[in-house]
Amino acid sequence: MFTHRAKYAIKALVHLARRVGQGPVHAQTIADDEQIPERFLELILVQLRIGGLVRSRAGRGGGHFLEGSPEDISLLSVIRAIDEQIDPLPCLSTTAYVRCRDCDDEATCTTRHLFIKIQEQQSALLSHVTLASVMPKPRMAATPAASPKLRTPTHPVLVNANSQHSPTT
Amino acid sequence: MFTHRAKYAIKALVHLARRVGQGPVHAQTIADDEQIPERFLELILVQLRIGGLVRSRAGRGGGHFLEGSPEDISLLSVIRAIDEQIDPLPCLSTTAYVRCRDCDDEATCTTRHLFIKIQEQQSALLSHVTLASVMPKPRMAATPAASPKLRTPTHPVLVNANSQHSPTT
DNA sequence: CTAAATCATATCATTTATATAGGAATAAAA
DNA sequence: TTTTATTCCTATATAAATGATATGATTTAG
Ligand code: FES
Ligand code: FES
Repeated sequence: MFTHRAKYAIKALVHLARRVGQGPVHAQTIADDEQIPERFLELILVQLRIGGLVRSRAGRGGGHFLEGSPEDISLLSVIRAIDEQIDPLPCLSTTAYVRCRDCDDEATCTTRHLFIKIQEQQSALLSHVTLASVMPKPRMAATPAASPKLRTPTHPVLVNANSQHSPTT
Repeated sequence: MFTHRAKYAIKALVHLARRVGQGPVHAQTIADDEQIPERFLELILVQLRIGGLVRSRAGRGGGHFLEGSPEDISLLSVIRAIDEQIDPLPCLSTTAYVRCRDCDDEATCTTRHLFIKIQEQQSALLSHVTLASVMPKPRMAATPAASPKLRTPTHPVLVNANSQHSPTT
């Protein structure tokens, strides 16, 4: 289960991704639009800046904007910036490593080996899903090379809303 | 990050998987061997029983033993039995559904769509890893049909201990 | 200088996770 | 039937993480 923090971060990033090239956006604006507690969001934005996902300008006329392009921002990078622990076990984290008191030898620990597989695949999964996957796809067929002039981005594509999936819990 | 609860559950299940056909195992024994707090483990074993993963016999000479075969017990089924929430968002859980206060319409929520993909793949991932994947593989080539007489199971196979993987946090 | 914004740090409140405790129920054996 | 060994039920305590708020300092355009 991801935390609210992570969810808010992603909502904020998607918000910014949709306004790329339109100058900095106020934290206040994001908070209002996305219905996130303002002060809480500010903390999150600072984390994202430190993590290198957004940049900001202080003072009047300031705000936040994306550092890279949407396709470079994966869910994994967000989680890392937010400093959320998603490693399956504490003994499998490099940044927050904690030894398992109930295991004598990591090298032969069956459980650990089991979770290494999980970790690898989960990591791969999260790194392949990027902000771009929820952005309207530029139809480059007809439009040859979108004019550099800033215009309101095309309206968001409605992703399929059914897709019967089986919830895990 | 999985909880200690889940880890203990898996350790206990692996313990039992290695003793299939050897009669019930005391919770005390598992606790000692796996270095899990005894009373805490008991609670977990009850959950596993209710979840249908193990059976138990009360009273003298009682204990716990696997209900199904190791290849039928996936990490997903364990998580479900333990009642751990691994759905990425509360709005994506059927058993513990909670509406997102910061989202007006689930059908068009971008974040939700993003996480549905994660959920689907994570669910698939967890359901494919079973207890059998950490059990010694029966080499059915040489040994034709292992004698029904109970013998000490073949010693655990040493899984590869290196496999440079990239921790997620 | 002033207004509008980010930035830094501390603190509080709530929930969740972890663990422990006491004893009831069950079943085998003496 | 009594004893003994075990699971089972319910409650409670302790610790940690999460979510949110508060206060004010800092930055920068006008
Ligand atoms: S060493 Fe971490 S689970 Fe065994
Ligand atoms: S409805 Fe749950 S994230 Fe938007």
